[in-house]
Amino acid sequence: MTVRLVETEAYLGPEDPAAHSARGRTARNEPMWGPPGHLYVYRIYGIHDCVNVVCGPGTKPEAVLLRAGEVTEGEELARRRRGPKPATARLAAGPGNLGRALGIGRDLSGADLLTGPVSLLLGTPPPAVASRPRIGVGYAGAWATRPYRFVIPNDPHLSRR
DNA sequence: AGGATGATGAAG
DNA sequence: TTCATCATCCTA
Repeated sequence: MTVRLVETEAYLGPEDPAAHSARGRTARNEPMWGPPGHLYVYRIYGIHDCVNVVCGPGTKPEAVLLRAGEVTEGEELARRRRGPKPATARLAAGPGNLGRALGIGRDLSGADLLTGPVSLLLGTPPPAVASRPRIGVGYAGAWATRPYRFVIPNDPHLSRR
């Protein structure tokens, strides 16, 4: 199953109050302190599993949250996991939905993107990328309005319509 | 506008 | 051991 990403958010590390790594190193966020190119998956609101890619440089605990995408392959499988209700374009619209559609749960937190069951592919660059404030981080003070959310403008697969 | 639903981290 | 807090989604 493949998703083409259309929306991501950057979480910059301990100095970023919205990043999980800002509250110190714990068993949950342990993968953030590891090498780049690994998954960090956590559960939010008791329901949704959110998928992050751990980034560099080095072992600085930064990560990128995968927020939305278009299912480009394996729609049958995605729909089996998401159920019959959502419109096709909404199968992976939103972090919880994307994790669910891809079948990525916390069991894959820490998995290596090079050798594990999940891979990150590089495609042709999008025609345009815009940046906006991140979603759901209003508590983060001045950092809440920084434009660390990256979207392909007007893409129908974004997390909100 | 609000409820679902449970792990996490900090406090007692 | 309890408690507040969530990087959300859906129905209404």
